[in-house]
Amino acid sequence: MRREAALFGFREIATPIFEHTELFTLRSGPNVVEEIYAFQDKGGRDISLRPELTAPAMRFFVNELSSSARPLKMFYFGQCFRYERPQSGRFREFFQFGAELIGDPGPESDAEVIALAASIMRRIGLKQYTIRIGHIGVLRNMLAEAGVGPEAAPLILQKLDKKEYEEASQRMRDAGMDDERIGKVIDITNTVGPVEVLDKISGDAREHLLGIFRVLQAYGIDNIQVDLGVVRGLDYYTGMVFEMDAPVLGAEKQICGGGSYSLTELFGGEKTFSTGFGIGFDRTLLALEKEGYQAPVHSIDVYVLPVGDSTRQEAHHIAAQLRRAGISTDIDLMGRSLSKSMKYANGINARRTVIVGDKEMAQGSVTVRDMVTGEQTLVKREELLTFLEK
RNA sequence: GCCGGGUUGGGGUAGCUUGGUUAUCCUGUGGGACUGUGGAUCCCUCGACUCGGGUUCAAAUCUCGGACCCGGCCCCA
Repeated sequence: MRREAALFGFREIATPIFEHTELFTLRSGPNVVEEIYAFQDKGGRDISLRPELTAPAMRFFVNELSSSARPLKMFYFGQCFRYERPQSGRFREFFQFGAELIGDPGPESDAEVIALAASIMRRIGLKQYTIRIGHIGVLRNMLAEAGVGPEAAPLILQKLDKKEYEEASQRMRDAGMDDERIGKVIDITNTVGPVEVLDKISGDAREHLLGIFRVLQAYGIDNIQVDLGVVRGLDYYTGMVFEMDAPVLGAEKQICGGGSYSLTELFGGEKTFSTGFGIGFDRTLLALEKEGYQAPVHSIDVYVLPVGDSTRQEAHHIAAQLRRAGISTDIDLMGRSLSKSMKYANGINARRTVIVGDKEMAQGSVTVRDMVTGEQTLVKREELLTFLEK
């Protein structure tokens, strides 16, 4: 994931494990405290273990990076904490990987971020996942045009997001909407499918989404759908929103969520449009496991194996030389017998062993054993590095 | 906040219903057989009943309470 983000020109940041509680209530509302590890420190300050990383990342941006060149592209990977009842795919401590692109609201920036999220999934080898893209502006505009005030809209959107249509309809009626308009809103919520379904709407949101799809096409990303029902709860989302699901996971199947938003003004900075995503790292791992993913076996290039006490010093010289040269090297530290050391070298998947014994030293040489083929070569001490680098 | 299941060496487990001698097996650790050659085999070693109360001559086993873990709801930035 890190490598892919770096390939896209994002740079890694790291922020503190805890922050002022206010940072999170500013972003997500006062009620989130119930679901946060929030407490007072010895100085009586209200602090919290971070429940997510977007707010810390944006705080970091406002505090330290607000005058850097735009767009600013950063990513992060770290643990987060939520005080919730754990269940499958939901832990009180979990890892989040995410990226934020700061300073441009255009469709190409949105597409860049989605392309990164999708490329990460491709890179790590996840086979089954879907991407759904929506636009908050579509429903917001419809509600605004129907005369729904800014205080009623968020609740309606929330109900629509959960597909609780009866409640949503009731609230829309309460806000003075007629049945025809309500029906239209619900119809839009259920608009799911390929790009062509965008023909059902018009305006800026449509153009914006079409712009995103054009770029994604260039990446060959095709497991992607329009879903105008993706609303993603909170107010600070300003436009495009997207989610990724891994169907193998069942109830907790969302592995990634993101969109464009504006938070900096809440944290004392200038209003800045950003777009980003967060990947539920643990869930993604679970999904990979369910698909039969085999983690790569750890191995090491060379295991240096002194025979007897007289050669230990030289063995350390060799290990130091190989390590300086960038060859991953391990060495016997316990003074074990040749046989035991071989067994150990086998256990740590050493590709080759360098046997440093009196016999070899007498000729100014060492023995290099290929642990896969079993082939052994007597190599002059001064030619060892070149031999191993081949 | 509600509900269900669970907790035995480092990992995986048997034993619990029907209380009773040294708590089973696999794996792992360290050593040896084997200070000059790994993956095998054999031997030795290390290492556990979640905590507290109760019942009992006797508790891993029955009982009550707590902690923690797993899972299902609620919620999910």
